[in-house]
Amino acid sequence: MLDKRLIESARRRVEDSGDRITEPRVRALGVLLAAKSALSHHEIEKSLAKLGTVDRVTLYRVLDWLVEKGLAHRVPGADRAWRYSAATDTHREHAHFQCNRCGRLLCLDDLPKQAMRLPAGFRPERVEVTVQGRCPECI
Amino acid sequence: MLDKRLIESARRRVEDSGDRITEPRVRALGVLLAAKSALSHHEIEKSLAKLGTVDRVTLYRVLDWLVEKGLAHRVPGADRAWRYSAATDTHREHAHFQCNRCGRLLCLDDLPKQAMRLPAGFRPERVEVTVQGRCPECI
DNA sequence: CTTGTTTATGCAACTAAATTGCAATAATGG
DNA sequence: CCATTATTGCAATTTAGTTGCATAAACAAG
Repeated sequence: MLDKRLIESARRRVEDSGDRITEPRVRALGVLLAAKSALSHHEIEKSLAKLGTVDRVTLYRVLDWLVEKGLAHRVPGADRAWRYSAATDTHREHAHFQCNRCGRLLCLDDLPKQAMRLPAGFRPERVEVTVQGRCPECI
Repeated sequence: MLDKRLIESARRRVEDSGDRITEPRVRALGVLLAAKSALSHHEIEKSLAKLGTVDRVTLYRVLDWLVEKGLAHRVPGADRAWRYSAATDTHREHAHFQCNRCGRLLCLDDLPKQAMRLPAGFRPERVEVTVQGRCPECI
C-alpha cells in the first residue's frame, strides 16, 4: 500500500487542481487513495508519519482543501470525528457502512435511488446515508 | 410549549422505563417532547434552565440514558454535535433534514423504503439518512 | 537561476463537545 | 424510617478541531 504509483497518481490530481503542489497535499491524497475505507484525521496522520512529519493543523487544512477541491469526501462518523476518502470517478455520491464495534467506515456502492420526499420549501443539496451495524470481522 | 401535560407525559414514560424517576430525566424528556426539531445538548440545557438548574454533565448522562432506554433518538449534526429528539410511536425510524445555513435539524416522516444492498457478511442494524440543504427560512 | 509575491506550513494557544472520577445526595425496597 | 443502590453535581481531563501569526516554500516574471 502507498507505493510510488499511488503517490504519482495523487500528484497528478493535485496538479490538475490548479493550486499549488505541496508535499502534504500529495501525501495526504496518496494515503486516501491507498485506503480501503474512509480514514479519520488521526489515522491519516499515523500513515503520513511513515513518509515524514506533517503538522496536525496542516493536515486539517489539507483535508479541508481536498474536500473543497472535490478530491476527497468527508463523512461524519458515529464517534463524531470526520472520515475522509478519496474521490474517484467510480466513487461519486455513495452511502457508507459503519461498524459499531470496530468503528471502521466503509464506502458502499450506491445510494438508495428512491428520492426522499421533502416538505415544500426545502431545497436538498446532498444526502448522507450511513448504515450502522456489524462488519464481517466483528459479527 | 412545555406545559404540565407534556411534563406529565414525560413522567409517565420515565416511569415505564422501570428505572428511577428523577427530575432531570423527566424534565429533559419534557423538553424533547415539546421541541419541534432535534435539539443539541446546549439547546436542551438552555430550555431546562427555566425549570431549575441541571448540571451539564448530568444532562449528558440523562440524554445517554434516554437514548439507551429508547425514549430518545440521537443524530449526529454536521457541526459534530449530537442532536436529540423524543421517540414517540409515530416517530420511530426516520430521516432528518439539516439546513446548512442555520443548522436546524428537522425530522422527516420516513426513510427511503428501498433497502440498501450490503455486501455479504454485513449485518445492518440502523440506517441514518440526513438530507442537507436549505430550509424554507434560509433559502 | 535569481528575485518578489503569494500561498501554505508549522507552532502555540485556544475552543467546544463530551467524558471520567469521586464524593454527596436522592430514590426506592424492605 | 432506614439501608442500599442508583443518580447527581462538581472538578478535572480528553478529544476533535480552530485561530493567529511568523516562517518557509511554490511559482511567475525577469
